[in-house]
Amino acid sequence: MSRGWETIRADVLRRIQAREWGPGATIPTEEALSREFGCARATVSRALRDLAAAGVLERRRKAGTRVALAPVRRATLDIPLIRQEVERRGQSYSYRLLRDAVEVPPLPVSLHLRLPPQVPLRRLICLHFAGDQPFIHEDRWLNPAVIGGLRPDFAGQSANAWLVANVPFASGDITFCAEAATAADAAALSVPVGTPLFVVDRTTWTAQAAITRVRLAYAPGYRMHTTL
Amino acid sequence: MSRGWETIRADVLRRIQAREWGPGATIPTEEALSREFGCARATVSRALRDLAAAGVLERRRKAGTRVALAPVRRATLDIPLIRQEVERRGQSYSYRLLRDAVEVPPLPVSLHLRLPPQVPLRRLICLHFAGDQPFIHEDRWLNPAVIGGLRPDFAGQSANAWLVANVPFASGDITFCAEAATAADAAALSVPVGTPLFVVDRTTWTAQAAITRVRLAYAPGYRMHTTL
DNA sequence: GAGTGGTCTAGACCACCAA
DNA sequence: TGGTGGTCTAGACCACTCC
Repeated sequence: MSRGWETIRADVLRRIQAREWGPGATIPTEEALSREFGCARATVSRALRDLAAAGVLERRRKAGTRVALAPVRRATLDIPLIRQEVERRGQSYSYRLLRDAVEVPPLPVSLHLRLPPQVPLRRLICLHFAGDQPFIHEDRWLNPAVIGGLRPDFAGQSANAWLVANVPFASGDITFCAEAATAADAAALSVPVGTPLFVVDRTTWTAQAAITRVRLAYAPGYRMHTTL
Repeated sequence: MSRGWETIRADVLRRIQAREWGPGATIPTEEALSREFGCARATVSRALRDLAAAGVLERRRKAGTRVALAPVRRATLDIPLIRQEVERRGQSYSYRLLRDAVEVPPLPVSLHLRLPPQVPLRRLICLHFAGDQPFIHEDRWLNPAVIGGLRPDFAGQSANAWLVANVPFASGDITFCAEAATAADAAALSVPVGTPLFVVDRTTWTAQAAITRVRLAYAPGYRMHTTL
């Protein structure tokens, strides 16, 4: 009846869903539950910690454990390398570098990277293919400081592949949105200007410095999927 | 020097990023690490479990713990109720039901819900407002079986709000994509037909039966954001 | 078969914070 | 300031799976 912390998690969740413990209600302490379930407190703690991580419970010392008022669903997104994403679909991956230059980025890019304006960055524009079809149009701003004296071959591998293998990042953010294809998107992806595209904007930093900001425009039909 | 499992996690991560343990390499066993760190094995286990959940490590009994070859980034998405999402922006939320009917859904909808074709479902179309601006155009197929004998007031509250409070779900999936505004989207959101819209498709099931499938078309400019 | 991670126990101390 | 969750320990048994 009490084999494993997952059983306890399931039972607590069942009581919450059965309104035995309503939204906002304080549930029994770990010690009380451990007595009820006939197990060690650590086992109850493990179960409740997991439910708290899932957003079902809110825990505070002294205040106790409460059923979350706002049931926020939490989904986890896997963000693989583009090569892996393509190959997982059974298609062959290839890559073409369209542009490699040093430019002063637009002000919003500098600000978001937390860099002073007018500081020139390396700009890499490239195209990822799934089979012979263009898959993603990538427009990247890269802080030359993170490359240092190295001379990565961005014609042979994507900047992202080189970065994950060589520059550990500490933090980052992502936004997802729908945008109309720009002229550059349209030319690269062979679609009419204005076509709705799924766009990902990703920015990453090391503990000290900005690394890169990249905009990925996916070819029409792309769907990002996950489970709840 | 060794206060807490988070310190151990940080140190292991540092060694991985420093290539002390390269991609694919097997790292020492929990027991060896616990001796090295001068702590209990459970403490090491906690740290390594966390890194495995983050996708940095891959763990298998007997085989040991390896540094992940494919560094998949894992991001967590919070999926709040629409009302909360609007109010968090400091805008007032309101809601209008546009259509409430019983119809036979298109075949793909039946299939995805794992229901037999031709089974009629309740169709609810509504509009969510942020302030006085249309925010989301919602098109929902709802399995009448989950409502049972209840008579929820879908004119006064959204179907999602009622479902979250009354029908615990067991599993679900979500897809995100960019779509051109349909005629219905365009009329509801006051945008031209063909405007790129961020679209979320969500389907949920109880342990036994399909609950609902919903398509949410966000007004232009919406950006879904998270941190890494 | 044997080595590894997964889990549980019984107890302990500590950090936090509402009362 | 006392109660609660957060963590750690030392040991144990088990489940899985590679060899």
